[in-house]
Amino acid sequence: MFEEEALALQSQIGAFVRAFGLHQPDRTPCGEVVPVSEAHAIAELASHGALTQTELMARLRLEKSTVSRLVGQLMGRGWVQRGKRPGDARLVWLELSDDGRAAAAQLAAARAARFAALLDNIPAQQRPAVIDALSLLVQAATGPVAVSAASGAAGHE
Amino acid sequence: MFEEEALALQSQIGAFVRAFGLHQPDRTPCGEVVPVSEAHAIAELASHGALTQTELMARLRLEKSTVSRLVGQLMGRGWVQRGKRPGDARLVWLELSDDGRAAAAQLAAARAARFAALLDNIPAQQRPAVIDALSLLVQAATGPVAVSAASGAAGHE
DNA sequence: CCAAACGGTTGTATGGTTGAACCATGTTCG
DNA sequence: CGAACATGGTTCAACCATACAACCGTTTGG
Repeated sequence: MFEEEALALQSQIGAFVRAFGLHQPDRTPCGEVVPVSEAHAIAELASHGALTQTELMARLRLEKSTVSRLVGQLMGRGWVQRGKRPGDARLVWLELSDDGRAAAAQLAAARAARFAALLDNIPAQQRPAVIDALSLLVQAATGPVAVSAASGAAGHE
Repeated sequence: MFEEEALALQSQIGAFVRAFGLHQPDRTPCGEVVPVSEAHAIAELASHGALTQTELMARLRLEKSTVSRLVGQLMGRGWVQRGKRPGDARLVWLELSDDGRAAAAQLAAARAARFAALLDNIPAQQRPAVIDALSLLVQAATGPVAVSAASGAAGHE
């Protein structure tokens, strides 16, 4: 019934992903020296505050081993500190350092600039509609669909 | 002026990418055995017909070395044939095999199913608006912004 | 008290992307 | 015409991203 719409949507998103340069994991077009995953991670830590590694894992939708390594890299940059919480000795408590916070802010600014440039190419009248649409899409993806997809429903990327 | 909108948009897209599972290059949630890049490539070949490797490179926004290896993998699967065109002996002419066409069709169906599930989570009235918004976004990304970003304007992923 | 569950770490394998060096083929121009 | 240059591809080395499995220390529950 909605097959045509679905087809259109998938090709749109595919096109957007490629056009926007959502490949090249290491390369940062704006000259920022931060790999994509690390950027996601510190953005999450900056916006939410200190987190357990498992919580970060859930937020980034990654495996714990991946997160462990990722955090190691961030520590190497001096952006995050691994600590212990009194309650449970197993937990690793992640906290951004001042440098980490600064880096997160800088990245947020760079991203905002790029998205602002993107918005410049969209008629002003349409912008709120685009943002609303994105919101809907995110809600749809984070809702039941994400769960069923995670357990192996359909779709390949 | 649009900073708030830009901020909202960037976080929306980031959230969508993660929620939708646009990581894991190899893993295919629907059980399809096709890595993401290869899926993009055969989708492009299927939708556009035979292409030169350079043309495919432009469409996928990848480096020629990446495309070369990618095509090699597709050949290994027997999905694409490398040929020569009479005009210029340097060009590699790419054509999907029957198997490749079948694989592309199967992937398209799987993607359509997943996107249909996504659309199910969006009120029917909103769906056309969402698709239109995506269209605008893609146009904005494929236009001047993409160029300026590629030459180092802003944005980090 | 011991077994099962939980949170993390490390090892191994796969996949993706780039940039540089290189080769073969075309093109331009003195 | 032939030398310089441009173009399309390939190969190689380096790096990043992710998952799964095996393992260790801690906590919890019977």
